[in-house]
Amino acid sequence: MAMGTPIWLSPAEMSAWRAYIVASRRLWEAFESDLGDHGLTMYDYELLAHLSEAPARTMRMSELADIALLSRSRLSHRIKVMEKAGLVTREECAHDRRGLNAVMTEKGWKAIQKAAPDHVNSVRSHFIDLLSKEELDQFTNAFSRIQEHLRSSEDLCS
Amino acid sequence: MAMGTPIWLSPAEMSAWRAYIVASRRLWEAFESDLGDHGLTMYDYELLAHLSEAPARTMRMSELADIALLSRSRLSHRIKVMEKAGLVTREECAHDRRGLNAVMTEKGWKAIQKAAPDHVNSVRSHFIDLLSKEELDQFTNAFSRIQEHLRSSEDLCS
DNA sequence: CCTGATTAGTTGAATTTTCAACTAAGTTAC
DNA sequence: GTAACTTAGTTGAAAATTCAACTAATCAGG
Repeated sequence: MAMGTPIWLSPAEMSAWRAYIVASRRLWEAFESDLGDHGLTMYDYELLAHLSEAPARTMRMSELADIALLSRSRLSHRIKVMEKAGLVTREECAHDRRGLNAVMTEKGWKAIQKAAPDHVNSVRSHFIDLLSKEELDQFTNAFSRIQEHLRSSEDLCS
Repeated sequence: MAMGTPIWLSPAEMSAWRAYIVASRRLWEAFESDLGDHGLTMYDYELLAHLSEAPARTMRMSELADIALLSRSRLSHRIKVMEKAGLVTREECAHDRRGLNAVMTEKGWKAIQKAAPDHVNSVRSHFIDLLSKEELDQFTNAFSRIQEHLRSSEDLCS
C-alpha cells in the first residue's frame, strides 16, 4: 500500500462518510413515506416519471430498466404489478419482435400528475431547500464526478 | 402557495437532485458489490461494525436496531440468519428480562476484521478520494443539517 | 441460409423485507 | 395489588427482490 493513503479514515473523512450514509438512508425513507400517501414507491414514481417524459409515454422495457437503474428481472416483476394496478400496459414492439414497450395508461398519468406536486414538495423540503445555491452546485459537481467514476470503473470489468 | 417557491424544480435544482439520487443509488450498489466478496451486505457490515465498537461487543437488540436504522422486525430476522452463520449470538439481558443482547462471536469479529480494509478501500475509492477537503467538510455540514431536519420533522409526528 | 453468439424479456424458486399481530415483561396510577 | 399502558422483541404471512435458468428473436460470419 502506498503511504499517504492510510487504511482507516481520518476523523474528517469519517464524519463526511457517516453523515452521508445516514442522511441518504433517512432521506430515502422520508421520500418513500411521503410518496406512500399516494400509494407509490420511489421506484414506481421514477418509472412513471420516465415514461411520462418519453414520446407517446412509451418506452422499451430494457431502456426503462437502464434509465431507472433496475435489473430487467426486477422491472419485469414490478411492471407486472403496476400493470395489474392499471398504471401501465405492455405492448409488442413494432420493429423488434423480442421487445416490449411499457406504455403509461391514462390512469398512470393521472396518478403521477396527482403525486408530483407533493413529491416535489417533499424533495424541496427535505433536500433542496436545506441547501444553499453554492451547495447545490457543489452537489451537482461532486455527485456527477462520482457517477463518472462509477461508470468508468464498471467499464473495467467488462 | 407562497410565491418564490415554485412547484417545480429549477434546472440547477433538478441537476443537483438527479445527480444526488442517481449517484447515491450507484454508490450503494458499488459498496454492496464490493462487500459481496466477503459474503456480507452493507447492513451486515454495519451491524458488525456497531457491535465491534460496543463494550464487550454486545448491544441490546433495540439499541442496535435504532443505531443501524433498521426496524425491530427486520433486525430480528437478520440477526437470526447472522446467528445461523455464526457471526453473532443472542443472550438474555441481565436487568431487563424482556431484553436480548446481540453479541458478536469470535467468528463475527474475524469476519469484519477481514472485510474492513477492503470496505474502507471501497469507501475511499468510490467516495472519499473523489472529494476535495472542502467538499468533505461541506458534505459533513450539509448532510448533518439534513439529518437534523429529518429528526425534527419526525418529532412533529409523535 | 445456417450456426453460434448476443439481446430482450420472463419466470420460478430462494431469500429478504414489510406489516400487523402477538407474547411477555416492565411501568404507572389508583 | 391490579388494571391499563408502554416497551422489547419475535413471529408468520404477504409482498418485494435476487438469482439463475429459460424462451424466443436478432445479429454476425462464413
